[in-house]
Amino acid sequence: MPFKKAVAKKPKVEGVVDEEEGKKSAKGFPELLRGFRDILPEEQGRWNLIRDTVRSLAESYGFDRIDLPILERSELFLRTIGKGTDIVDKEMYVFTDPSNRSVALRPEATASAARAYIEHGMLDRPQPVKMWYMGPMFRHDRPQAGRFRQFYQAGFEVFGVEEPIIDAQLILIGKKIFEDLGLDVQVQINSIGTADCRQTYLAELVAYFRQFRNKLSEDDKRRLQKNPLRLLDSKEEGMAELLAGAPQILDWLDDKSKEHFMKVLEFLDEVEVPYVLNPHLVRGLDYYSHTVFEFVLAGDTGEKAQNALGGGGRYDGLVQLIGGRPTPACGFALGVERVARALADKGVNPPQFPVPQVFFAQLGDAARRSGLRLFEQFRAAKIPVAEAAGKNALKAQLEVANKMGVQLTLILGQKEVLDGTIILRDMESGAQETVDAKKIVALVERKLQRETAPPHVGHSPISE
RNA sequence: GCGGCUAUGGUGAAAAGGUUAUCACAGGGGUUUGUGGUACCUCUGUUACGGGUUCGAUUCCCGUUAGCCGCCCCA
Repeated sequence: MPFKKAVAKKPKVEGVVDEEEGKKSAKGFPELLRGFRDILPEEQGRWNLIRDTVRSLAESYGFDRIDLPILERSELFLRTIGKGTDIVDKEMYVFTDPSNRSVALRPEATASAARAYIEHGMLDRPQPVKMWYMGPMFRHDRPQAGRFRQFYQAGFEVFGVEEPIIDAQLILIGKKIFEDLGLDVQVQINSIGTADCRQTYLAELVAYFRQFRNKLSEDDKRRLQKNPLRLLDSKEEGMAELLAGAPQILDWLDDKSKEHFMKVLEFLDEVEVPYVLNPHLVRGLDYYSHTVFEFVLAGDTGEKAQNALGGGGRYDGLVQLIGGRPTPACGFALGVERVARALADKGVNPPQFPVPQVFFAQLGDAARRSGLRLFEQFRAAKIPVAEAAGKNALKAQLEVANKMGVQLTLILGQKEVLDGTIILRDMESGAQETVDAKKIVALVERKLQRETAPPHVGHSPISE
């Protein structure tokens, strides 16, 4: 009974309710879990756009797709993300599986990518190894707009290159993705150096804030104890002044780190990616070193929550941390829901697939049968055709056609099947003509082109 | 995890401590047999869930759940 242990560990209310009411929620049926959501058909157009954009850029920059498991040993994340972090300490879905192993739903994928890199001996492949992924992540955080317990990330990781050019190229790719999506993002960048110089800096920072201890809020006092780096992006009252006088991490970087960072910035200048130096930018995962960056949605509400659409950085120590040979690496990830929301706010709402301009209406079984064949012909010609299977009355079918806003409707009845003809109706004018069924595909093709072609008369790649 | 706001049909809204809870839109079915964009009829809610106050609550109170906002944190 391995499950008993897990249940006993978490005597949460949900568990009790589940047992008593047979997994029913307040509504009387097993509804969505909090913080989880369905990505509905009407959102899929935007998601497709994001998926396609990410994929196409990944491919053009030579990244290979990798799919990583959703469940990993808890150990992987404890070691990499860090025990002191919120992600690990309070947001991870950890449980004991039926084989009595401690497993976790992945809160992010970089650790898995590094694990895969080691496990499949990718260090013996030509370096760098460049991979991208897209999939769900899980964090038991408090849900809010743009923040979910299951959310999707699209990520890019590069292993095996120390050169700062990779940092810059990754930032460039991220920037391009947003550009292609028509989103205006600001690149914020900082360097947190190596673990060593960070240590020295942290001591300095703590010493500085200790003098003002009585001025700090409870939250900030806690940060001072637990995670002093976080003081840098504290939004507490009065912190702005204190921060202005605080030591800056850039001044404490060793020469090598400094040089690395300068080069990243130079490369960014070279490819004309504007950036904002944000000395207060720190990231919540332990494994970062040197360059850290975020893509922040530009626009009116600069301080609005959840406006970071993506982020990443260098993690030279990660591979070694989980037991591989020391391997430099760098990467970033995008929050797909946040990107989708930004697109929605802009009114970007593409259809999930090309909207059919042709509707097929049939009357009777014979028509239905030959309609099946006709449908295939149109599919082969790559002309999407809509229909209303299940509606019998022509009137009802035309109603549907009208609602869909198609240009043309094909009407096939008993009589037409016998004659080998079909009626072609122009929905705008209502004009109808009876034509040879054999020529219908070509005819429709021509009619549709006349409606949509004019803009590009020049050299079409299809014209040959 | 902490604090605050909210919760009415698929969607957006309206209403009042008291008989059948309005309206618009969307959707399903129909107005008899082969023609749409304008009509008509009809259906779709135990007013989130549970409890309390009351003669009576959907309206007041409490709890739960969920969403949103702020914090924590992050994508």
